[in-house]
Amino acid sequence: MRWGVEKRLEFIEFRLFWEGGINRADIVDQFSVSVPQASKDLTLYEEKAPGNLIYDKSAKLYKAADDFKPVFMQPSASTYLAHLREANGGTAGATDVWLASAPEHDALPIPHRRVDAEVLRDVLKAVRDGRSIEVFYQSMSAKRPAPEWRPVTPHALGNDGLRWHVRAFCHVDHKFKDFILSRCIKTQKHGLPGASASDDMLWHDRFAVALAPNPALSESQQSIIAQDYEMKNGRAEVMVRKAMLYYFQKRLRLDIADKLDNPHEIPVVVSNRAAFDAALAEAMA
Amino acid sequence: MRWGVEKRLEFIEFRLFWEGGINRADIVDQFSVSVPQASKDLTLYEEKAPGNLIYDKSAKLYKAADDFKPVFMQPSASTYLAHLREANGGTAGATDVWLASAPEHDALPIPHRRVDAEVLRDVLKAVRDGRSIEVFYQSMSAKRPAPEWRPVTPHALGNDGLRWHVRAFCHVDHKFKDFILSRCIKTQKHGLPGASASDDMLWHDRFAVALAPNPALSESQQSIIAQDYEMKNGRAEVMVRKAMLYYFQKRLRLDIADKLDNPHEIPVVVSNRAAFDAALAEAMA
DNA sequence: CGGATGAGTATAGTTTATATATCCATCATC
DNA sequence: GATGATGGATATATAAACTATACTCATCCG
Repeated sequence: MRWGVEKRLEFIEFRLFWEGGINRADIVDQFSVSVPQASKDLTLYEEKAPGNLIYDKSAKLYKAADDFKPVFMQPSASTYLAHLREANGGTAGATDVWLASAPEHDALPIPHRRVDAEVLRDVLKAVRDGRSIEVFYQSMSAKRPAPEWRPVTPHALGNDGLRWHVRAFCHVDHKFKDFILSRCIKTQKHGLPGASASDDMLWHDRFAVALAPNPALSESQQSIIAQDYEMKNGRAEVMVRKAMLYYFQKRLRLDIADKLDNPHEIPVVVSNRAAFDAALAEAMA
Repeated sequence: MRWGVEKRLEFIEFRLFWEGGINRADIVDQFSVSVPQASKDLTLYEEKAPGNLIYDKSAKLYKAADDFKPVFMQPSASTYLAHLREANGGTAGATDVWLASAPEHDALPIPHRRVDAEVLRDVLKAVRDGRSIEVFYQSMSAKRPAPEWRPVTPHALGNDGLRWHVRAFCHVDHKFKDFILSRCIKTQKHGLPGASASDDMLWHDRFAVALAPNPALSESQQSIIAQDYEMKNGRAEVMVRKAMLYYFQKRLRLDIADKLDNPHEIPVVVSNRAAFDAALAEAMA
């Protein structure tokens, strides 16, 4: 079966499962095929997945049968939610949006400056080639009030939950640091690398963060949390790169959970706090 | 031009722009076409986008020309980064991954329980049909230590940055609330709605959060932040649903920025704090 | 009871793709 | 400097996919 046909069958199945129905017009709109072709696709789908399709003459819609069994995709909530985000304008163009009757939805607005495509492309090239690149970077440190050209040797990208950064060896400070992508204004001149990716120990080393239910919660609540995080003996371990530990703490509000937040808002706390703090201190040095 | 052909040309362009090169094998692998067809596609691409393609005989690779001008896609960093996330196993299956030589990368691990696809499907059905549904929900409140069946009338989905929830009218508490999707264990029985979507004022009303650079930052840093957020007169406005205000505050650490964090980690603060707190109090009532 | 809508199907013709084969250039290796 | 491996271009014949057009049928709405 050709790739395009397979995609259309997958689309039919997606719509059946998530939106409860599909008709020819949907296929025509999504793939720009002719109306008879859409008919054929539906017939073909019925052949390949017998019994999944029921035509509701009154609603003029093909509906999923009660014993619907997907064969062209694995239904996954996160896939659907990714489409939803896409429909919301989240990433614009990574996927074709397959939703017709999307529910009303909203994601938290995260204000920030765009990442420049040309900049990202040049940085990626430097990573691929194992070379250095000069970045016109707007630092937040007090020492560097204006953007400056900095030679760096990038080797990886990281996402802290709010934004993407490049992990790179800084030729000025002679160590590996994170550079927020949206603060990279422009790039120039590739050159010789200042360090090898394998030298970035904080990136490669991971620390096992032990999470436990917040002890400020009631007994029963703690057991719920333990289920939620699939804990064993009241503990869950999450491996986090040392270079990411700081963000991990901030994002999950692990640093202030016990002090400021209402306990039921902070489900988990770090149970190996001493080791965690030591690892964090090492990463921040 | 047929949909499949168009997609392949788009793919060629994507690879040219983001990965610097492409060859026939890439097309064959991605779309399961024959080798001659891949040749034809490249010829066709050269026809449609003259001058973009340069064959490097030594590298055995088609490369992007220096004056490469995309015609089948708009290069966008967020699109690339979305593919990267996908490659990382983030959303599994929403998009075809188009990356071959992805850089090393990592996102912050967010531990949580999966959302059940069947549950989400049933909830979506209730939203579409404007009906209620019973959810076996594991609350975190001390009053409800065990999961309980609750009739709710859902009307929208929300994402707080860490997880998705359903916005729904709770038939037990007689008000609109957020139900974390991963805490919905199972569903049953659709029924009559308890309220209309339009009654959910906190969802529909938005509050204009005024953001200003953190005053603890130096003059020059503040002006950088102002650029970053595209502020006018040192202020940026972000419209946030009242039902989302609480998450907004937590996620951006606006509540503790001035107290606990190093100022250079918290770029912005709320400048209409009194109104913000009032709106928040209203939303939490 | 029309009329509109959406589905199914048949025909003929076009486009797209396959399989197979042949040829060519580059490069690494001996 | 011959050899083989790799990747690309092209030709031919055939098959599959798809379009355009046309006609039929069923259901629902006013």
